[in-house]
Amino acid sequence: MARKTGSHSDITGPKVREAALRLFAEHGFAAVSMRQIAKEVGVQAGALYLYTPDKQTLLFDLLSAHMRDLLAALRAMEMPEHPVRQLEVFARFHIRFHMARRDAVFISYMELRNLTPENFAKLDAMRREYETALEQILIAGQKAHEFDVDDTKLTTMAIISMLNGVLTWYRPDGRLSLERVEAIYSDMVGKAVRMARSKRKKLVAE
Amino acid sequence: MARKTGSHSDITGPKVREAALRLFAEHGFAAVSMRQIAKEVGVQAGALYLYTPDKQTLLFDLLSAHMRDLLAALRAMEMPEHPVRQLEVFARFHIRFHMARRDAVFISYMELRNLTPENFAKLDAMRREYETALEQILIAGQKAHEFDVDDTKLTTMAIISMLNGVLTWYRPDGRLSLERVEAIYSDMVGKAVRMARSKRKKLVAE
DNA sequence: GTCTATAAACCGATAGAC
DNA sequence: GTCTATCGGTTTATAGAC
Repeated sequence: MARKTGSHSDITGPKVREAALRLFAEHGFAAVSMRQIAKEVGVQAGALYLYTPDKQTLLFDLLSAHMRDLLAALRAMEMPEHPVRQLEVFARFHIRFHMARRDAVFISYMELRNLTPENFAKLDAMRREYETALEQILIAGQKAHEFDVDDTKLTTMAIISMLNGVLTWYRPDGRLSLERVEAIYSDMVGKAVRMARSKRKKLVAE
Repeated sequence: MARKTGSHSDITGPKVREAALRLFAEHGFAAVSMRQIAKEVGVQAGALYLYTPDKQTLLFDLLSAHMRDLLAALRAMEMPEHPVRQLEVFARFHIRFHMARRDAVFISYMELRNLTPENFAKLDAMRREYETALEQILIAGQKAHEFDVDDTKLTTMAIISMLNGVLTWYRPDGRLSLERVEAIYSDMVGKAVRMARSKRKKLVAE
């Protein structure tokens, strides 16, 4: 028989995760106590342990859910055929998706050291899967003589670092719209990897 | 009259700062206790307070010393005349200097929120001074029609983010030498901002 | 499902002996 | 300059009442 008045756990569970995400991002995992999270949710500290076995698992669940969503969103993206266009789409996707989840991204870069080795390994595998998607675009562009890239792995890291930088300085109420920031960044990324026209002519002629 | 057998403070002081730097970088400021630092140094916790009034000031001293050294090293750099060469020199300097002080850099990006507002403001001013040095190079290159940059402030941040990325993945025992990484990065940065030759010809002709 | 109460440990910082 | 001892407060996590 169904419960009469839906259990609170359907409401409190998400509230715990939201509060933890916000507080971890603001003050850091180690600096946030379970009591603070409980206060934000509106329950006593002991009640949190109905929703997570411990603080460390709570952190891992937040981070793995974030990475799961990121990979799902990437796979759901419609990718154009041409590598030059693919790179532009990827850059814009990366900025847009990550800006919408600043807290989770911030924690993902700051609190990895607070994970157990096993939990770290799981997240690291997901991160590598995401990076590989970008590297594949670079490799495709390289083969098509569209990109001039010394080292695809290094360039992958360089592009992602550059795009992530947006998170540290962009303010929605600032001078530039996000649309304009996306445009400038995807343009810069393109220029950084594209092959000079003269060099391309020579290569194609061979 | 001079002391007979140099005070221990000449040795213990630096040891405290070294231990704190290492531990803060490894576990995070909030996660490291004064007792842990003391153990690493080989003294009791109480003795640490001979070298710092409190934990927060210890953090600030580490970070401000780092920024002071960075600005001094930048000012001591010999800068070529041509903006294109200046940008290359800056990129290489940034990677080399920061790679040699990974712990301090790491803490500088992670633990700013653990500073008092006053201490944060001081460090932020130093950071802005460093960034301005890069922006000036971009502005000079823009005036000389060497660079094609949409927004010098945004581009400054993008370049620094990209260069900082090296710290998160580079391993000295890895596939690439630091010299080679410097070369590839400074090349990529150059391509990202340089004006297309065709566009430059047109502009100069006007 | 949530509460109160509590265990066991740890925290930053200080006082006073040596 | 360093030690031991300690204060007053915090922490994570659990036990048991409701």
